[in-house]
Amino acid sequence: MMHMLNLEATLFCGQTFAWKKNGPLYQAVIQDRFIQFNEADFSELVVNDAFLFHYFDMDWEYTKAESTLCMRDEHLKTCIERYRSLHILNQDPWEVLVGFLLSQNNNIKRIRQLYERLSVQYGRSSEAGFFSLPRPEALESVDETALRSLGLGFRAPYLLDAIQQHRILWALPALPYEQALSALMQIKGVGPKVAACILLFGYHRMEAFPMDTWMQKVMQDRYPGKDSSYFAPYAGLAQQYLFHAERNQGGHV
DNA sequence: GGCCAGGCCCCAG
DNA sequence: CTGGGGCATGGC
Repeated sequence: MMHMLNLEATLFCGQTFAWKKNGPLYQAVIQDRFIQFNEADFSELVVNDAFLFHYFDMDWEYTKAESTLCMRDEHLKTCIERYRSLHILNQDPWEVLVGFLLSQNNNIKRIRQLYERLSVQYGRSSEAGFFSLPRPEALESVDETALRSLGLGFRAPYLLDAIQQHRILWALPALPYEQALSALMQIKGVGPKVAACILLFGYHRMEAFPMDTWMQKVMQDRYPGKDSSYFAPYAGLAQQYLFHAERNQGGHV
């Protein structure tokens, strides 16, 4: 019996900006592959497709992690029970880097828009009007004016620097967490929060604990004096539950 | 029509 | 190293 997955929470908790819900259909282009399915077909889809099995992280220890975190405190337990089986996707690091460069001082609706505009403008046409996010190689000759005209604003030079320095991503799997963080922060526009997102969503580093405005409020209100080590060794998963719950209902039951 | 958005850069102390 | 202003753009 395979561990089930909470599709709504997993795809729309803000870890990815690629997915759309079109009636009963979940749709996205992931690394040049157009993916589309009904919720009812999900289980069969992932067991027969190694790429998607990995992407949806079907073989990680969610049962153990959830039960461990549920014992930490009541609030976290409530969040987990509300959104149970939220998975941390195994995303392509470049796609995560771009998404979260666009995310700063921005709202989720507009992050998705910018992500899609980049795909339509520079990515490859796939199916059903969907486009893949362009690889860094496809963006080498893009200039700041072009990116600003898409609406990136002050983030345009950040993306330009990321395009130039994208090879930093290759070295990260071998690095200890703190070194991986500082390597990422050499990219302009990548600070502690964005770097943590890249390590969590692009490299499945469970130590990562992205601290944005929502999480600062959660930590201040619910966990004064504590830090991410309180949730070890599953800080990243705890962060997603706390963040998602806080954004959806202000954290209240 | 202001306020604000999954932050970060940059510069002052 | 800590703190706060400024930042492009548009959703609400």
